[in-house]
Amino acid sequence: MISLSQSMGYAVLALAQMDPLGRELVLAADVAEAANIPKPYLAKVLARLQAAGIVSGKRGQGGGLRLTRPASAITLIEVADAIEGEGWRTACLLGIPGCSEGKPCPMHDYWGAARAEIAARLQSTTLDRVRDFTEAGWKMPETA
Amino acid sequence: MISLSQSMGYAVLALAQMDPLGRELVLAADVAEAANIPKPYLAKVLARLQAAGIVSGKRGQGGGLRLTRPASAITLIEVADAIEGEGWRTACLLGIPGCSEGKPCPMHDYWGAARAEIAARLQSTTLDRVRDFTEAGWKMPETA
DNA sequence: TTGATAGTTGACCCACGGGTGATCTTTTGC
DNA sequence: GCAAAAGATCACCCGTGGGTCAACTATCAA
Repeated sequence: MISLSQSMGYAVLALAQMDPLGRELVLAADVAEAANIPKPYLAKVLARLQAAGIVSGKRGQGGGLRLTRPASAITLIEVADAIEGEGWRTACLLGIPGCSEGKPCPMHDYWGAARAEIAARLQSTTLDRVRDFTEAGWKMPETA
Repeated sequence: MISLSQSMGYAVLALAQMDPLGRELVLAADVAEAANIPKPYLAKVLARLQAAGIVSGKRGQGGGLRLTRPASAITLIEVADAIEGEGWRTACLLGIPGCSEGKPCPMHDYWGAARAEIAARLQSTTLDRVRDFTEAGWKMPETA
């Protein structure tokens, strides 16, 4: 399919709903409702984001979620690593197992360069940039 | 994962094993053995390639498989369409369902251009180009 | 201290890609 | 025609990603 997983999309939209300065706590339920993400599944995504140290949760009454760093200091490539796990950056375009420097597929060199450029783009895109889009009213479609 | 499916890889390697002029018949068993692809699964891949009109099979004794056109006239993007099905070319990079022209994600415009370039590359890469690599002894790894 | 709040964890389901084996059908050679 | 060859088709298994529910735990307020 040539794309990141749907969980990645959930993560990005969820993070964009949180306080960009990482000060105020927001409810997971509010995040789920605002971004139109299934609440139980959001919990799974949040677990991975917490394991990666991107968000932290405070439980109990008055609790909630917050970014551990300002949104301007969190890049999409960090989120991708947290959600997809390491290794998504080295996948062969043609899906050929065993494709490597030693045994390159016909697309290997081209794809290596193209992949690096995509990674650079994700690296230079921060969460507050994503907010510019979500604030305009981004929501998961009803028929997700 | 940002890659095409493993079936795509199988398809490419399998097609590269066939007669580039589309004249001589080759056995599916030989293709599977040469490219180190599981025979039963290869049958599934071949079915999709046949449905797309890329290869044709002749059964019975003395039968086999052949390309319907010369390898120089078959592009990787055709193979991708046959294996992945239509729609892989429009997938959102971030995996956000509902991402479209009307509701673009933060990567939408960039990804649209990058995707087009990838497609162009697949379009301009023909099967005989793939053969230059496989003839050097390309095989699926033993521990596939 | 009790109860409501809110995040965390685990078990469980379904769909799909990858993988395998058995069976069917067509074609040829004897 | 009969049997072997060889591709086509079907049913089934497994692991993973997406999705859901229920139980658990930490926290605060009354």
